[in-house]
Amino acid sequence: MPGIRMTEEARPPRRERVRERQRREMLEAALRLFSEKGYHNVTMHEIAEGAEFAIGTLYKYFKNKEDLYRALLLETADEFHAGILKAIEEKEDEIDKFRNFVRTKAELFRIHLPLIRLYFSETYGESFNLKSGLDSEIRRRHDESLKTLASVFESGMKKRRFKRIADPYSLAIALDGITTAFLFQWIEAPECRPFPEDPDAILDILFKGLADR
Amino acid sequence: MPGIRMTEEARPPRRERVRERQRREMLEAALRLFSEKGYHNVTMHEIAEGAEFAIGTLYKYFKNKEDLYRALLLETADEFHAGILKAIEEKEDEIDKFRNFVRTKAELFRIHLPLIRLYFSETYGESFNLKSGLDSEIRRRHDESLKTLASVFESGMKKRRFKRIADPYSLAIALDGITTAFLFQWIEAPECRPFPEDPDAILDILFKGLADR
Amino acid sequence: MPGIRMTEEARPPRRERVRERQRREMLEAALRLFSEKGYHNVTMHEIAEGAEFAIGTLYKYFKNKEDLYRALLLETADEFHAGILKAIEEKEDEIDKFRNFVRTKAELFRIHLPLIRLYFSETYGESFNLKSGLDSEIRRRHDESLKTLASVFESGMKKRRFKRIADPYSLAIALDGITTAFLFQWIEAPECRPFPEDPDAILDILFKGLADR
Amino acid sequence: MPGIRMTEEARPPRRERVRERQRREMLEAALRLFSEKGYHNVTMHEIAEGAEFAIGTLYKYFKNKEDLYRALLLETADEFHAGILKAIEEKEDEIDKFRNFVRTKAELFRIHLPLIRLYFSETYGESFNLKSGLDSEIRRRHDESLKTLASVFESGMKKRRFKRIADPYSLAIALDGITTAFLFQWIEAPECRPFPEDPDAILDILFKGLADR
DNA sequence: GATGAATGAGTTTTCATTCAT
DNA sequence: GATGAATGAAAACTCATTCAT
Repeated sequence: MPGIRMTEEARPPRRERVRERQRREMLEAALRLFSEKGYHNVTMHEIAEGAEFAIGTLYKYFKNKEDLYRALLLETADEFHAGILKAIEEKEDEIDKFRNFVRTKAELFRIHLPLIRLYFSETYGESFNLKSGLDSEIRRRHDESLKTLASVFESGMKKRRFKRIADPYSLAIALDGITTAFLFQWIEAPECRPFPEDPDAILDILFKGLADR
Repeated sequence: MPGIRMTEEARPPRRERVRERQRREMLEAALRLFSEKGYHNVTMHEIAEGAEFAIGTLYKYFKNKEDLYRALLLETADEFHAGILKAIEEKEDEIDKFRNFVRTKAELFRIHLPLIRLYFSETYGESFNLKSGLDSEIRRRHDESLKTLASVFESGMKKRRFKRIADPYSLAIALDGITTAFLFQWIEAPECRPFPEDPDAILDILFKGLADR
Repeated sequence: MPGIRMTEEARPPRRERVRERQRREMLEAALRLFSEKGYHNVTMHEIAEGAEFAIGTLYKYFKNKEDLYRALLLETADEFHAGILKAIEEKEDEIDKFRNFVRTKAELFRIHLPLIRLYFSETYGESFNLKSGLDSEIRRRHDESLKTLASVFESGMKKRRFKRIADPYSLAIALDGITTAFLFQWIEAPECRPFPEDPDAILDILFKGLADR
Repeated sequence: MPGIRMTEEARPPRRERVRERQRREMLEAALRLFSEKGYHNVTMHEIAEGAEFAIGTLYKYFKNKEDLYRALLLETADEFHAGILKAIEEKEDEIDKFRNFVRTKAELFRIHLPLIRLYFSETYGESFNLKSGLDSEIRRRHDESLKTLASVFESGMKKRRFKRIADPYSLAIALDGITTAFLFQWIEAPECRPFPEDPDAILDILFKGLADR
């Protein structure tokens, strides 16, 4: 009877899909609550309730609160960094790569704003294990972006498009730092200034040079 | 009996001094513990013990744990910002002002590193009151520095020393952002790179311009 | 269709046999786990897993954890006591009955050691119901053995083989107590002393008398 | 001022006495509840409530439930064994030593009945640490009693008061085992038979010998 | 004014049991 | 009839805060 077989064969993928959906719902509820109230001020019960599951079900998916938090942060960090790397790589021209980096970083900031806030607020302290474990994972990703940016500076210098005013890695730090500074400015007072979508305004600061010769 | 009078008259100032010293000891113990273990992983008992006072005495000075944390952060933020403003103002020449800003910010970062870590790790979340209350206080100070920096850019532009490649406030954000980025880089891997004391390396990035005409 | 009928008629016995085998597997897994970790430290999930059944199936056989524990203990107690009674009854001579009692009790101790340990460790407490219910059942069996032993003393006394140094039931208690004491000694430090298989050594203590006339 | 001094000097002992009294009250409440319902069926909250303290206070005295249980058992075991040893040692004559041993053991059984029940019911399982740790401590005390008894048998044999029907340690096990068997008999059905205070009835079984020559 | 013992609300986590598939 | 995902009551333990001495 093919009907039965099909059902049986189809089962694992469906189970899998249900599991994945439920997991997402839990992570979403957790993120919502964490960003509202901070990691330590959210109870596992609240998360379960927020995701509309029983507390026991929550613990079936994440073996404890820390594990849930880790999953939340790392999975988003992955998405964030994949986006950054893709943005740099998908353009040919160096300037375009920078433009796309700034624009995409801004967009990813906007999308993941709650989690970015959470990261800057709660990473530290949470017992050394969590901190160093998590931080080093995330830092590794960040450093990878910086190195990718640095290689773009390097390649632009080789082609004589950019002056060698500093070593490429420092320039990567600078570009990343300026971008972050503007984005935080926006985060902290989003009503005061428009979301800085225009990468050229940011890039100009690096490219034009203040010195008036 | 004059003895008694003298004691009584002398009391307020001495009392005051003793109180102040004890308060400091408590805040220092708290900072030490907070930066070791994170705000939520330190108990009021530990702080009291660390400062060598009874728990009740601690509560005589700070009405609760949050109040203690607030005091710790705000008082250090004050000191930090006073230092930044003084650094900018104590020089005449615009470039010297920037140089001094970078050098002093680096020095203050070094001195207050534990607390800066704490700020970036624990500020947020702590229930709305704390977050917004504290953050806005600290942001106000930060914004004051940015405006002071902006006024230096403005004055340099008026004197035609700097090109008007962007509005002064944006340049202030950029300078501050680059500096912070380098300092964080140092914080996160202090062994890899030397402490960036040389302001010129940082300023060059802003001043020289990458574009190769 | 006779095939179906046959199947249906054949079913009960086979069903029964399958059920019985599965039940045994569950009880065996439970005993293994209980003796390793203690009643309260074993979960129904572990038992189900150990017996390689789904948790739901386990509950088809035993209506709850207590019921499973009860079944385990009572069924073994039955086996134990049947063994003891048979050992006494299968010999003719009184002394042989005692010898066989001691030897068999030792053997049953060895075989059922895990469960005996479990009984002495977990019987009590388990809420009044379990305690009194279970204990009284087991005590009833124990008392039956004592009475059987007592009747052997009685018969030996009537035949003038034994002196009437105490009432038969007290002597039964004494014989049982000495045997148990030696067996526990062996349980608790099995490496120190050999397993006391020789009933005569034990019986001598009762029979020879210490008093040196 | 001697008044003040005295108060200050007197303080530690009083504090100490209060602590000790409170500790006792907690242990008593715990014993009461444990023997009513079994270790695992009593919550720390119930113990706290039973002792009329807040849960936090209970945890000031015992760092966790296991610690409380350990303290309860070990402290009573000490008292029990000190009593047994004293009973044997305080008499001169060997037979008197045995009489006093039986009588005192019975008395200590009566006094510590709840705890003895608890010991036989809950020792095992409770995670290996507890079991082996506790058990070995208690076994050590038990073995000391057995050795003391054995030395009395030995000395009686040397003086030709007792026949050498078995090695002294085995006789010690036998005497202890008979006594325990009678006491358990009484424990399990206290209404059926009187509390066996008469040591001679028990000793006769060992001394007179059943064999009818 | 200092002290620190006592408090108890609140948190994480476990696990026996049910019931839709 | 078997399955195992989901449930949620209940337990151990912590720690900010109070207040009698």
